[in-house]
Amino acid sequence: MENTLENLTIGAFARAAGVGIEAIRFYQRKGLLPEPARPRGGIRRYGAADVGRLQFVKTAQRLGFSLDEIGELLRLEDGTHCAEARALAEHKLKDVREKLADLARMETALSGLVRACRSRKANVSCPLIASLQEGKKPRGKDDD
Amino acid sequence: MENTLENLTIGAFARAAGVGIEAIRFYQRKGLLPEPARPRGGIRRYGAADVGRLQFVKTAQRLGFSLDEIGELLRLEDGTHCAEARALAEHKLKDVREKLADLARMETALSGLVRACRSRKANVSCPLIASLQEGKKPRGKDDD
DNA sequence: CTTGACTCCGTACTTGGCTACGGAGTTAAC
DNA sequence: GTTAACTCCGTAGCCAAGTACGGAGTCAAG
Ligand SMILES: [Zn+2]
Ligand SMILES: [Zn+2]
Ligand SMILES: [Zn+2]
Ligand SMILES: [Zn+2]
Repeated sequence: MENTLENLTIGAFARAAGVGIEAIRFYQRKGLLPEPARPRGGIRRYGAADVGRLQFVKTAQRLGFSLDEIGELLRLEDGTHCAEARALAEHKLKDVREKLADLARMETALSGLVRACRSRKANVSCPLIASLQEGKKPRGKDDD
Repeated sequence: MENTLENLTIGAFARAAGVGIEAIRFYQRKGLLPEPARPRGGIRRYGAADVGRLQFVKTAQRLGFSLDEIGELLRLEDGTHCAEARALAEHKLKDVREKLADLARMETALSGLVRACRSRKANVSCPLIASLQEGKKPRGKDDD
């Protein structure tokens, strides 16, 4: 049987989407992808609609949504729930900005340590290690 | 027996450092904290040196180092291995900057989607959902 | 000398997102 | 009509950084 875009086996489907077969089965168990009916005892086939849905999942994942959150997004797939979708995205955006701020603080602290270490002149002890020993606290917690 | 700063039980030690008792035992198993000898069959005691070492661990953790990496840092604790310590920190700094760039891309994409969604005028369908359905790809991989 | 808080220790469980395994059954090609 | 590749399915394992549990031992106070 040929593998047209409307008649994919799970392997071809996985390759088409750039994920592993096991990942697809995992998404099915999670309810993110439908489990297509199996014609006469045998093997499931996938079509362009499935590819689209999987792309939805992967794109949302790249934006930082968890699989559970993607499940929520998928329930809004008909596009008639603008407010709910936006609320999810705004919440996620807030999370992303918090992580961004945390990482920016780490970047500042780390680059400071590296600079200090690099410019150590006659110092006996590595200033990087020394400052870890002093145990100073960067700020920032997730209140989520 | 009183709990002075040189005679802490594990519970007082944990509270002093703001971590859980189980976390301390976990760090001991990982080799990040020494397991103090137990006087006459009984209970371990911790002192200021242990508090310092635990602060080292926690500070490094806030900077993004994993527990394994912190183990490496601790082996350089005498401060005489500047180059090694700096290499670790520079590598971590690179990781942090990569994550930062990833998150910045997510921030851009997400805030764009939210803005589009918010400014939807007579559109039938939510542009946020619609653009997930189209499945566009943000860039960025960890080559580490 | 009993009570109650604390400690010790090994083991198992958690979360998230998969990946691996193994023994079926099915399909396609030759 | 055999063979090779593929699929199905449940279950188990992986990673990090802990958390939870439970029975036994220890300690200090009353
Ligand atoms: Zn959140
Ligand atoms: Zn140094
Ligand atoms: Zn790295
Ligand atoms: Zn919308």
